[in-house]
Amino acid sequence: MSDKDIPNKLLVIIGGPTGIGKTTMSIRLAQHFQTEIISADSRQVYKELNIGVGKPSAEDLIKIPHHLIGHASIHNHYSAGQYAADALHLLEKQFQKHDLLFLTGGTGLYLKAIMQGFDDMPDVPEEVNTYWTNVWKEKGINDLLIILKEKDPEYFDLVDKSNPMRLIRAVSFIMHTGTSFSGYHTGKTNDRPFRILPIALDMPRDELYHRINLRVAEMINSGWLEEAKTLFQFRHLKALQTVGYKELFEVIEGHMTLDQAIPLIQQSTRQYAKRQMTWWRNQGEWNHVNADDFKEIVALINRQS
RNA sequence: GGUCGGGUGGCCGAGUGGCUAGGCUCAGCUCUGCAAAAGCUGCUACAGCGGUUCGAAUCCGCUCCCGACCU
Repeated sequence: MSDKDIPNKLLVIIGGPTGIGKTTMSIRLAQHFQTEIISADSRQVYKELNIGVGKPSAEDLIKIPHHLIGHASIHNHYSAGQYAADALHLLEKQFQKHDLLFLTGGTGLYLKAIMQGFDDMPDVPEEVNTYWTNVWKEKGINDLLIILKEKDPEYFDLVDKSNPMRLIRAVSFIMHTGTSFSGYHTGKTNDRPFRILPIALDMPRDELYHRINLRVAEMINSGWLEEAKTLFQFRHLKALQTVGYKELFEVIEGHMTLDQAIPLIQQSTRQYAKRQMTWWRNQGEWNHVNADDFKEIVALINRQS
């Protein structure tokens, strides 16, 4: 491979837990490098969800163009696979205009879908998934395990056997395609026509938790409950199984007061952030940088380009 | 001062002589297409001291603390 073959396009990923300041930092960086931002957030993709998912403000959106925010609806299925397709298509277009782009978000799987990619696999229709979900709801996990053990013993050994979602995915795939699920898993990282610089923002946990508490209170003051009221009728949709909305629906149903819900929302947000931190802690190849260290990030990027 | 309750892990809370209740928090972790989802693991406490007993969170005594009532 000669130098000529090395693509000169660079995708800088800004990851990190909720509330750490990814949006603000990304906007500063995008202004500095005169480029645009692509979001990697599984809840900001929905046009119906606003305050509670921490979308960038209207002013922010004027400053810097953002992509893959609000382009999907809670009424349609959206997935990491769909996201990867959307994002890769968009990146191809945007890299014609820019040498450098930012991919910012807290959804680990979405970032992984871009960085490593998924193996090429046949699509499984939603109805198939729904069918096996119902099997699980009615009969429990056992039928799924039996099928999996028989049809794909290799995956059976690997999978978390107490996680219904993973089992449903595998069984749906196997029964629909008639082939094994693990057979498609190559373990290879997809080739991308651009280089990737993954940066994870870090912050002492106490400080992050404090910021989260304040942020939740601000969201409530900005009318989050009113937003939740408009979505109440759709509360059973998967997209609304979301931190904060779940608790606000309880308030709307009269099961608790808003004052009781606020600490609970702060708590589930902290728990969510903790899960994200676990994810980043155990991912290799990420550059960990203090969340407010703009200069260090700029330096990292300049070293790459 | 007296009488009666009660003191269980960070929190809630069961347990009246022998087999680590349970839930929550917290912490650690997992996942190749619903991922802010869905799961997994860890945290052996009985206010203190003494006694009875093979064995006590559980029975007895004293001390301390909390609550209610009485004077």
